[in-house]
Order: sequence, then C-alpha cells, then structure tokens
Amino acid sequence: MKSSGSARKSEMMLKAAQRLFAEAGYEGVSMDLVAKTAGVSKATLYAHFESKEKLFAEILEAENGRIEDGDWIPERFEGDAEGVLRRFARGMASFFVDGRGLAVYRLFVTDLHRFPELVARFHAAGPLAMRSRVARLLAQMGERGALAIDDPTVAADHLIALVQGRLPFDRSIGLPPPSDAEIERHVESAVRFFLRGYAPRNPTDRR
Amino acid sequence: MKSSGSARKSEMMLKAAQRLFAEAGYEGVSMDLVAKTAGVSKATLYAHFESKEKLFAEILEAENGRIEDGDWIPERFEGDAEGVLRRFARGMASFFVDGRGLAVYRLFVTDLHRFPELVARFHAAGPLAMRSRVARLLAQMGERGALAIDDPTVAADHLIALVQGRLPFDRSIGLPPPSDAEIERHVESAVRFFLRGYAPRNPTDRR
DNA sequence: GTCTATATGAGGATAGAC
DNA sequence: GTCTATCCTCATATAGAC
Repeated sequence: MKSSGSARKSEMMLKAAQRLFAEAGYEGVSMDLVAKTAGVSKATLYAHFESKEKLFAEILEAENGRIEDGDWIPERFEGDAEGVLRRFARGMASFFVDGRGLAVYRLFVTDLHRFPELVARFHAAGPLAMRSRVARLLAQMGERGALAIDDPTVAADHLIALVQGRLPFDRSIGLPPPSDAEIERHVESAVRFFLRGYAPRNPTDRR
Repeated sequence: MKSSGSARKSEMMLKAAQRLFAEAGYEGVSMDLVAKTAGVSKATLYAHFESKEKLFAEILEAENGRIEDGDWIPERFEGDAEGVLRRFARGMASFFVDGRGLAVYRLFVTDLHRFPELVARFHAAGPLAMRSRVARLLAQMGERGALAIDDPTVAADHLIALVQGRLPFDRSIGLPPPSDAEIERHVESAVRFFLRGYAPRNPTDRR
C-alpha cells in the first residue's frame, strides 16, 4: 500500500499549498512552510512539483477554475427579478468578502503578473467566465421582459461592478470585514440602483 | 555647499524609490536597486531611511496623499451634468489605467496589509478622500436638480464602481492596456447607466 | 554623510543515502 | 518516493574608514 500513502501525501501537499497561498500569496509562503504544513520534507515536495512557480500555478488554476461552482449564479431565471438579483448579490458579496473570490482576487492582483503566459487563459477562465454566466442570466431576464437589457455583457459588467464595489479591495488591504448589516445595505443599494437603470420601460410589456 | 549635494541625493533616493516601488511593489524592489538607481551607496540610503519599510511607507503616503491632486474631479459643478460626468469619467479611467491611481491601487492590494497600523489612515487619505470629493460634486448636482441624488456618498460609490470597473484589476494582472476606443466605450456606457439611475424624476423641477 | 566590504539570515533547489 | 543535510543566491542591514 505504498502508493496509497503517496497519494495521501500528494493531497496533503496540495491542500497545504492551497490554504497557505490563499492566505499569504506567492511571496508570503516558503516551500519550507508548505512542506512542514503538509508533513513532508522539502525534497518530497520537489519530487511532486518541479518548482514553486509550477505549484503555485497549479493551485491558482484550480481555485480559479472553480469560480463557477458557486450556487450564487443561477443557471436559469425563475421567479421575480428583484428577488433573484438580491440573492445573487448576497452570494456574490460574501464570495468576495470571505470566500474563494477574495482569495483569487488577491492572488490575481498580487502575483499573476509574474506569469505572463497564464494571464490570458486565467482571465478567461475566471473573471470573464463569471461575467458570461451573469450575462446569460440577465439575457434571460431581458427576454422575459423582467428587465430592459440591451447588451447583456455590458449589463453584467455594470451589475458585477456595483455589487463587488470595493469589497475585495478593502478586504485585501487589511480592513476588517464589513458586518452583516453593512453587507446587506451595500447589496440592497446596488440592486435597487441596478433595477432603476435596467427597469423595463413598460413593465406590462411581457411576452 | 555640502548640504546642497546632500539634499540633491536625498531627492534622488526618493524619486528612485517612488518610481521603482510603483513599478514593482515592495518585494519587487531591493534596497540595492534603489541605491544604484539613485546613484548612491546602500549605506547612504540607510543613513536617510532607517529601513526599507519606513522608506516604502513614506513613498506610499506621498503618492496616496496626492490622490486629490488630479484635475479630473471638479471642485464645483458648472455646466451640464452629462458633460461634467463624462469628463470626470474619462479622467478617472486614465487615472486607473495609466496614472497614479493604478500604482496606488496595486501597492494597496499587494503590500498595504504588511503595515496594519497604516491601513486605516491610508484608506481614509486615499479611497475615502476620493469618494468624499466625488460625493460633494454629486451633492451639488443634486441641489441644482441636475440629478436626483438621495445619499451623495452612496451615489459616489456607485459612480466610482461603474467607472473604475475592472480597469485597475485588469491592468494589475498584466493584461495589456485597453485602447482609447475601448476606454471611451466603457466610460460612455458607465455614464449613461449612471444617468439612467440618477436622472431627476422631473427634469424641469429645478430651483 | 558617504563609501567599500561584510555580517547575517531566508529561501529555492538539489545531493546522496535508504 | 522519501528523508537529512547542504549548496547557493540574494537581500536587509551594519561596521569601519574617510
């Protein structure tokens, strides 16, 4: 059962690296620390990952790729637009205050420029994929007359910008997390504003 | 005239550090490089700045404090709201694509968390000061009936979020700068959306 | 104040035994 | 594959002469 122990160690290393990089970024984590946290020696770590850069890129790609996992972007529009948008916005806010969104945001801004060959791919798989999914949702709302959506991609940019706001920025610079009440006010204000801008010109004009 | 030479060197060191830190961040710049760029020895550099952290904090405070210098946030509202907002948005966009805004944004996200005792002060002197100034402008527009502004601070958050969008984020991760046409489309779309949301309910109701 | 030379330590990566 | 021990580079910071 040697290979089983090996597989377990491999997983330990990945999990340790994932957590540490998300917390402290590329420069903030040493290979010594990753090895120690995973309970292996540095040589073992290097036997599995040829360099710190490769390890980091692998971790970041995994985190970034799971950006669509969140259940906070509905696949299809069902129900009332305001309720759907409010739930979406709440999910997005916590995603960028506490969750993977914050970690990926920080890793992108802090360290991605070190890997020029990855930038375009990761950008497409992360932020752009998220926008596409939001745009699809908004397009459905537009088709049903719940919103007056001209260009769904542009509208998605607007919605994301409003809901995201300064949340990940403020968290990244070290400000304490906003309270639930503050998040709720932020979300509420963003959604109401978005609805003002994209309300259907004639609310009764539904097909 | 020894003190004159000394003052010149002091300035050289500050200018070098300012440029280098803005380009490469705290970790990306060594004291060796700062000294070499400034044309002095490392010992001289340390005679003027007791540590790299102190030097960095001094540079960042100066850059951040000049955030209000830009002529792109008018002190007073004069003319038509749409034109003022469009000029403001163009100025802000280039501030965050090329200018000091981009540099400060990156330094904040990348390195400010290393100086917990500075976070609150720098946040107030930078992002919050900018928002205050935008809020004052919007409040004036509201008072004159050019916009329907309920809470100027909230409206400023919305406007900044829309205009800033992903510009500094995309630039920070290493994407190429958007073309002038792309910036113009972005700005135009943000301003039009903002105006839709904050248009006066009754445009003729001016005092 | 300013220089050259150096102390000191951290961290990425590898050698060699098992 | 995994370990211990080590190499090597680089970066902060300082000693000591002028």
